[in-house]
Amino acid sequence: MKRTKIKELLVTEARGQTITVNGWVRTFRNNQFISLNDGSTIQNLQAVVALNSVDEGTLKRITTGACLSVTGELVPSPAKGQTVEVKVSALEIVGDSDPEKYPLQPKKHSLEFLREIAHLRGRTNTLSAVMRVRHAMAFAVHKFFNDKGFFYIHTPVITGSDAEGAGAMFRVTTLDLNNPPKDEQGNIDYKEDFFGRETNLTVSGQLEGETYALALGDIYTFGPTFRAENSNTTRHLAEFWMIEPEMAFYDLEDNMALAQEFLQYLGKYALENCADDLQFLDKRAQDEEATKPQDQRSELGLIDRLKFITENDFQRLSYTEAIDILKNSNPNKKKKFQYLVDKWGVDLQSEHERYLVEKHFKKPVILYNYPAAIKAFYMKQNNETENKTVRAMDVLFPGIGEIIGGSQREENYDKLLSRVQELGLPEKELWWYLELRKFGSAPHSGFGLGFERLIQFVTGMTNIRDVIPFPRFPGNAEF
RNA sequence: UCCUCCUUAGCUCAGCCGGUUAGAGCAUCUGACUGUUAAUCAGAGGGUCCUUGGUUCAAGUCCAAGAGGAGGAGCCA
Repeated sequence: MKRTKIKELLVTEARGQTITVNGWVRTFRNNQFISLNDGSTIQNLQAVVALNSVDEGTLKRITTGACLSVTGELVPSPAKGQTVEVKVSALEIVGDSDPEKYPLQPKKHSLEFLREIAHLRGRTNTLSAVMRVRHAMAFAVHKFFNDKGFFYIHTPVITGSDAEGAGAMFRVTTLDLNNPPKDEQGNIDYKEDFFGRETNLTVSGQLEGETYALALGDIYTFGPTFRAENSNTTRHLAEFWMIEPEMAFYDLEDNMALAQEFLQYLGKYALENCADDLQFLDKRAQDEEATKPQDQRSELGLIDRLKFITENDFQRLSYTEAIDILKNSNPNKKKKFQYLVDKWGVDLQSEHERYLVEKHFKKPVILYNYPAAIKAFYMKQNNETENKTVRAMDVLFPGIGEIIGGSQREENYDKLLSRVQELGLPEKELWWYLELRKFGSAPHSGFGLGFERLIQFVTGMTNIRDVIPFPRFPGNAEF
């Protein structure tokens, strides 16, 4: 008999119809009640085994983690805790699970422990909820852009340019590392390598994305991104997914407006489509918060926080205004900041961004017009005589920090070229990128959204390693 | 990479000032129980105290190095 998913059964009228459910045992209570989960929803379905209806041997094999196929009548449940349940008429053990060895127990596990069993942690309430939300957010990303007439562009994963300046890269090679071919000077001869040149995994699809923005108008990328940084934090991964829209004829204002609309859309989509998972995660986060000291707890719960960002404008603030606020802030005056803000031009530290977002404005902040010296070469230069700035913007979220980084791009050939030369970037490798500014150049803008950071915000998970199925970070590529 | 903290049963953790046979809760196993909700009740088994070296009459406990983990910082998304 064809199986029905639990998610579907829970909204079906129970009138004794025969159904089949396949799933994994969460607990088996009182020799009678099987709590079955099939991953389609966070809710379990209760399967009731009548006395002597299943032989002793099979009954013994209904253990935590075992996979079952259950057939029976779907009936309203007489007890509290669930609206419907299945009266088992046939039960098949699809896959046994030795309870002495199965690591997941019907109890709360630490996230640290679950990371060590990443192949099984998807069977927990927390990780399954996170992954369902992750899926919904990925889908919503495509829906948002598709509805707006953006085109999804697949930019290359293997890239020849080492010019993005977005961080250290992973080398891609087929050369024998124990015995690489050498040229006459004794250096490794990459002409012999697969692509006839040095290649790496991409750190950003932006430069390639720009080429198609200046062809199709509005585009976005959504793909894996790799950074070989030795980062050991709760918000960095070596392999992560990034969304990078790029829009022709958008200036910085348009860019900031799109970033806000996008994030608010995603928040709203989660609230509307992931209600039961979010409810579970909200409660989970609350329990977590309760273990923290009073002054470190956040004022809003997960769902309230999501509602808050979807209903309120983000605070827009120029770098120069931010410096003024920080200079005159209490922690700066009382020297509570580890890095004191003393002059225009300094890079903002995490503690400064957190002060602005979490203490001063208490809402998401979009910082824009940064000093040119601390930003990337491709950002459009403002026309100032002193305090040179570029049209960059960062969206800062509470708890996460920078969730989006973007800018209006420099579309003037001469200005871009002089920046490339100033910074000593490989002009030869960037020929195609520069050429965009030679042939029908246009103002354009874009930004990058760290997908996992978005998932962190939406699910309330504090460690980025818990919002991706198999996290990659320094010293760890297990599974 | 830097700073701080942690590593004791399958999991989460206690273990005092260095002192005899290392504990608890949950899980597991055995038994009971047919309307339970991380079921409950009774009983049982379960330990390389992360590794190596040192101090000491004596080390889970003190010291050093290493390994692994967590949080914070930097790099950023």
